[in-house]
Amino acid sequence: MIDPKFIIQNPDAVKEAARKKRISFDVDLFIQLDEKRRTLQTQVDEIRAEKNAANEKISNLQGDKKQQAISKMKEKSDEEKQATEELRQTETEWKNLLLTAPGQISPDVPEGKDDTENVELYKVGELPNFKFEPKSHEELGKDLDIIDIERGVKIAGSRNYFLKGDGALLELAVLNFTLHKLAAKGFTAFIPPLLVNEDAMVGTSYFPGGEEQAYAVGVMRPGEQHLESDEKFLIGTSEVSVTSYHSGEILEEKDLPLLYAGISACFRREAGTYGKDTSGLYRVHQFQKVEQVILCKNDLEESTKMHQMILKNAEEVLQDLHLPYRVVAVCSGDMGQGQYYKNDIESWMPSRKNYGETHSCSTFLDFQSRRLNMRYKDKNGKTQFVHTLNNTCIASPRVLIALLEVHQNQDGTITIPEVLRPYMGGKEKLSKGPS
RNA sequence: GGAGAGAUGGCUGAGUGGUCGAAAGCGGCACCCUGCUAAGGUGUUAUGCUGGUUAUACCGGCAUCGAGGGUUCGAAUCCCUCUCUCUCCGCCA
Repeated sequence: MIDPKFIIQNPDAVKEAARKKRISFDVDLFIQLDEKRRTLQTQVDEIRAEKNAANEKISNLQGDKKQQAISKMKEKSDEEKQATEELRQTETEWKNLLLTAPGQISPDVPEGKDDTENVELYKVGELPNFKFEPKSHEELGKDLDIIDIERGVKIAGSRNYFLKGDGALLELAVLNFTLHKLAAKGFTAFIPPLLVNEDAMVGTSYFPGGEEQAYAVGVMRPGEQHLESDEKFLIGTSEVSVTSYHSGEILEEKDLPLLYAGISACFRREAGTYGKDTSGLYRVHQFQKVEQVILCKNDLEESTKMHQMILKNAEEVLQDLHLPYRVVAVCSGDMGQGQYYKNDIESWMPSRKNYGETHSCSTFLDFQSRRLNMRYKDKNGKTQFVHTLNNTCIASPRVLIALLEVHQNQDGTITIPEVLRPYMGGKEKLSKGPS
């Protein structure tokens, strides 16, 4: 969330951010609520101050005088109860509204309505020029018996799949290679909880708003027809767990920036995407991802530097894998509520005859850290909210689409990029037969 | 799953209805003293909201002793619910 004072002091900037991001947020209503909240708070405080003063006297009184004073205070107490109730309601309303306020938006963000208006910044790598009719990853996966979508659907429903044999090994190779690369760059690797509580979802700003994209976990009681909620949620990205790692803590400036790399399975309901990307591994309910998470000091210059750094890390991985890609500036309408600036990396996917999103790099400023109450003591001893950033470093199986399709050969084999071979037992090619 | 114990400031740990935002110790910070210096002394040391004011200085009010409710004129202290931690038993990759 943003600083409530910022909304009061810069209503126009907030209105502008909401307009650009196509988020509905009633600034005027918020200001009204804030005034109401403060007035009520003052009232309650005054009543309490009166009571506190009187109570101090009561403890020294005796007999009748004491009884008189006590009965008088009874009335005050009722008065306080009423005022407190009203304050509580207003505060809840205020808080709920505040959670929906848009974060600040960088002046560098292109304005646009959705992902069709993202702006390409640059391209890297040469597109493959096949001398034969290239196959899609689905065909390749089937022919090589390394991807089994049919059986995935049979046992888990649509958008599910098995990776099998070399397919399974290849995914682990890609993840392993990436995680080791980040570790070598000073990142701390994390295997985080996949199930988190609601606070982590709200803290990273997936809730409120993203509830229907997350799987809620429940328990089935014997004899019951329905799940009973256990109030845990499956993460859609390790960003949720890893960014929340230091929630509620006060860090030291000398320890910043913290460079974290989470590796985890990710779960997404993909509600509202019926009919979109229905075939293959592009849009699935479960995938694995190595995610970079940065906590740095509250300084725009610093977080801009970090943004560039984690963007480059992801680009390096794609270059190592010899995959052509492009980097786009995500437009305002395609940005999340809390994101200040965002780049996507899109990898070339021959079967789509287009680039497809494989990475997403976001700077949040203090939007998440305010929700997570995650701060640090700066040089002057003042507590500040950290800045948070995150970027995909690799996400599979989506990246396998590019990997299999780009590196396929006429004979139906796949050339494994050199950097992955150590993680594949030295194998240079994927071909038919047992792995 | 069964039985029990517990949750207090950066840490350890007192505190069972009013003078407790909270003893004491440790740690941190500031200053002072001292030729036996990994010592001694003094002071200081939580956070949030809010008002005086436009301000990270100052002064005041309010809140916060795991969270949320309740009893009471008054709650760290009594009651209820929840969360978490620990011990024992059971189960278990």
